[in-house]
Amino acid sequence: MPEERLPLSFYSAYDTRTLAKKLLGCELVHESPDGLTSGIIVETEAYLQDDPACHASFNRRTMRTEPMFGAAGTVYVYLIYGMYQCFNVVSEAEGIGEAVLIRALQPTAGMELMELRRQFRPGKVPTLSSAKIALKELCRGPGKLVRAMGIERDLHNTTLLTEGNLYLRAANFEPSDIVAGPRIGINVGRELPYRYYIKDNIFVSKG
DNA sequence: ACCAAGATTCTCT
DNA sequence: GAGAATCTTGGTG
Repeated sequence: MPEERLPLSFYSAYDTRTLAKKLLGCELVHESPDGLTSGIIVETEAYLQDDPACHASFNRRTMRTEPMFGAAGTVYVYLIYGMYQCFNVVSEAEGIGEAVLIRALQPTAGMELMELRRQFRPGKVPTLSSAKIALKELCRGPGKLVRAMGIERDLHNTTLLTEGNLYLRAANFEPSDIVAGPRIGINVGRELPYRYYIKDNIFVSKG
């Protein structure tokens, strides 16, 4: 399949919450030196500028959040709990600090490489019980998919739009049933229904 | 300078 | 289901 990288017009066509839904069904591709991995996005969360759970809310510009104010299609990667990282797609025009968190993928290529990356992370000794990771567990959660896809912090503040080796492909199907509900793992702003996922898809992290 | 909390995951019990 | 691992960020003194 040829590279059909989604252009800026896709990312800038929608507000953040609509984009979070439109990203469902799209394929995230990473062509790394170790090999190609890809997966269909099945779960996302929107983070808005008037949303207390958003790192960049209330126009708070810091070193970390600066990329969120960049152009749509910018990559925002951050460290969470000191040991995992989360991958976000920046949305909206420059100057507006909003983004979409990618929470789960349905793997489509490079599953062997995904499993290797998950098993042999730094500081972790593989045990017999962890020797095998089920297909549906490879990218089931924001920290897991970042590891499986080989997304590192050097991709922070890069773009999905041009010559990078990380990009999105358009969905080749229309997700039939999209569910909206409260976001996972947050306290402030938990009542906002900004989490979206494909109903009954077994690769979704919860629910 | 110190401290608490956080968009998580893994390992037991 | 509870607890740990681990470090950046932001608030307070």
